[in-house]
Amino acid sequence: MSTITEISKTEFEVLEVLWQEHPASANEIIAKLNENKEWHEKTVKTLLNRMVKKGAIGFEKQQRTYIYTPLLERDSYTLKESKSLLERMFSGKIAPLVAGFAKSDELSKQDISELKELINKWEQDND
Amino acid sequence: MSTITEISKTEFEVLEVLWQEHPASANEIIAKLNENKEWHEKTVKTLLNRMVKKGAIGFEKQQRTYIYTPLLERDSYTLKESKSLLERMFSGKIAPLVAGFAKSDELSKQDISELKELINKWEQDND
DNA sequence: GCTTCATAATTACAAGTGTAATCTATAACT
DNA sequence: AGTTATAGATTACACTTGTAATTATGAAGC
Repeated sequence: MSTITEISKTEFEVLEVLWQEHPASANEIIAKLNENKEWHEKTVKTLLNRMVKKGAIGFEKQQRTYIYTPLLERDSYTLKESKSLLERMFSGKIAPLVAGFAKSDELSKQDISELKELINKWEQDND
Repeated sequence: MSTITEISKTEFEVLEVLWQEHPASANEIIAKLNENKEWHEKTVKTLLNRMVKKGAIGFEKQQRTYIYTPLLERDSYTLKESKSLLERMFSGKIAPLVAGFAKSDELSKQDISELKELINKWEQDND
């Protein structure tokens, strides 16, 4: 079930709350979304509709209302997008991206220690 | 001159050859682009035009033809895009992105050593 | 000077996006 | 049973994008 699905940025935001908790009704999703910023109900409904058509989410009828579920894994989607960006702007390499952050002082001590941790783990696994 | 400019993916590809070598005429750009894949001349011209309007590139008249130059720095543009992606999908943190690559075996020994190198450098600079 | 050729400018056009409003069908209330 | 509120479906609409074709304009050759 490889991801053929293209998701727009706003669609992604909606999907995000579904990933956090699903299944969920449109109203639940709308409420969750509105905790952060203003979302018009109609807009969210449209987005849900489009994502259903795209096959990014599915639903089950619960009386009159629909209960939605993501059909797309968050991890595989974000990985695909990350790879796409790396491919397009950094010849597919991760280091130049990180270097860009370092160069413009966007890295915190915490970021660095998290990265070190990851590297340690990687080295343990790949030996 | 902060980057207000939105560049599409194809526009970016065109800009890429301009970053490699500028100033350059439309024909030079088209030739360069065609080394990789087929680009229709008209398409490239349209893209150049749009980018001029967006203020992403500028030009100087050389007789009848235009000689284009990027008005956007590659580094700042890629940094902006990278940050945007991190913000949208990883709460702005770099580690989760790298973790995604690690988890799906997308990291090579070389990637790791480049990362380690970056970290070393960062630690020397930030102390 | 007139014709031709090459550039850039303008126009085209369908698909996707962001952002809703309107329509329709059904459940709920009186 | 009739009316109302509501959920999803359909329609709207301007803007962007990918991908060109058409037009206009000015330089170059005859």
